Amino acid sequence: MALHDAQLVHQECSSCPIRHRAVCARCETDELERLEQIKYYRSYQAGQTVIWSGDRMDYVASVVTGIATLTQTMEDGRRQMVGLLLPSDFVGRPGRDNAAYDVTATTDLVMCCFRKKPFEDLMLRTPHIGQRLLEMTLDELDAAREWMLLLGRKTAREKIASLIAIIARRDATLKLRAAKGQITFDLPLTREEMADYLGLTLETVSRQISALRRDGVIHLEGKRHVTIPDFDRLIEEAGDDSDGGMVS
Amino acid sequence: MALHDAQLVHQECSSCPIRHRAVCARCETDELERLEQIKYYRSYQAGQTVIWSGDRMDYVASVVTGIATLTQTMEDGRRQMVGLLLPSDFVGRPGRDNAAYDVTATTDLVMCCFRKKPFEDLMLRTPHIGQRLLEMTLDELDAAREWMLLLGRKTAREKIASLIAIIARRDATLKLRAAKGQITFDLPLTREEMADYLGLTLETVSRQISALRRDGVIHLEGKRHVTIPDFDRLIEEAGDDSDGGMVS
DNA sequence: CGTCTTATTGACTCGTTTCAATTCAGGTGG
DNA sequence: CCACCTGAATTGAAACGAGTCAATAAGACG
Repeated sequence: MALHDAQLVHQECSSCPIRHRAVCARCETDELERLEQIKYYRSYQAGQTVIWSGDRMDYVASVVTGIATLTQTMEDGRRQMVGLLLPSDFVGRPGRDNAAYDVTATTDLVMCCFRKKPFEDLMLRTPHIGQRLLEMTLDELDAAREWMLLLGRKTAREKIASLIAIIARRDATLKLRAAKGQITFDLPLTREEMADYLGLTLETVSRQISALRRDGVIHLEGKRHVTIPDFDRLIEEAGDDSDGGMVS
Repeated sequence: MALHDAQLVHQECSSCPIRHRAVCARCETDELERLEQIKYYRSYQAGQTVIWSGDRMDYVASVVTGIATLTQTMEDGRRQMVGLLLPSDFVGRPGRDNAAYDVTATTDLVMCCFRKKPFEDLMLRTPHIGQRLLEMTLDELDAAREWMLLLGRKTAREKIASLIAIIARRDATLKLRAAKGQITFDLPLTREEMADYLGLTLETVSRQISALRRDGVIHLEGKRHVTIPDFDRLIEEAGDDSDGGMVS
């Protein structure tokens, strides 16, 4: 409610929560200053569409707080999520004028935006930005390939277990805790969004969550709050080899 | 047979068939000379494994001629292809020591290899390499996301139609012909490899190819040679919006 | 001409989807 | 404070698409 208009937030890069993970992570203080000059913030409330696929997009951005999704839609309405953006993740593509996917805020969202042209210019003069962006893009490509295995070959039950494990890990990373022992967190997605992530229907998602709960793999309080009594058991249900994509 | 040992092929970068599409595409002649000093060629015959997931990989490479695949395998043997590498595509990840996927030559294959350490050093001194690699990685990420839509939401028939359209387009790009009107090419993949690409079984692939042939969407001579009488019809069957990922 | 691999086809099974009916939780206003 | 309303989630029953298992066919090769 308080954030439905843009540009209400502002802060210094030096105290930014994503300072050391985002596209600016490798920048020296002088490079940061130049970025600081061209940046501005935008806020969206949960549920708002940030941009539609095909729309002109004259900026790129980092997610500062909150969660956003990238989705593709077919003419008949079938939807597939193709990206889940957490704090520090990058949105948009330098050198591209139009958005390739729908971007939606699933929680209240704050983004740190850079107008595309100045950002591209700065990239040419500041190798550290391009280097970090390459690293992040390669990470995303790895994640996408893990996701392809899930979509192409896993059963509904394994898909759900995998998603819960992914969220648990990311949550642990953000909170800087190890993803072992008793773990507790909130699902940031509705059943329908999970279905879009997993290539399932929301009914199947609901059924499989119920099944995992019945089997004691997860505990649920309300619809969103999850506790995982045994993380290894969850990983086993996900069908992953145990390392689980903890890419160095 | 003639190519089962490495280093049998060698040529100058200036006359290289992938000179203007690979990681080296943006390099000036002096930059190219430095690359030339650290490169070497490797050849594999069709069916050979280039590298196993998890193996140490002390080089990165470009595909010069032939086709390779990236696949992931679960413990119980389920396989999902996660990359289809054509001439000019890049293999390996700077900054990573072990292969993340199985790499297999599906046709006879020639790769232009760079030992990882010297390549990384050169990358730091040569922004053009990193810039091109970023561009290529972003393209791959887009392709992966298109692929995710296919895996998550398309029917078996749509998957087959999509794959044939993708191959037709790539074939047209390599031959520098427009992908319109009467199109003819060979499928570079076996039914099983197509199944691994599409998240299907080989039986379903076979059935759907037969169905598309019965319905006149494609013509088949032998098992591999395909003719497409009406490309728009094929695209329609693929369920894509007509632009079909011809991303600028 | 047999052998081996690759591909096709059929019959049946099973997992996920579809369609429909409740249930649940949160917020609003009487 | 409770009744009501709304959107989200759960659950059930039936339909359907893709998988499984098995038999046969078609090439490729020695």
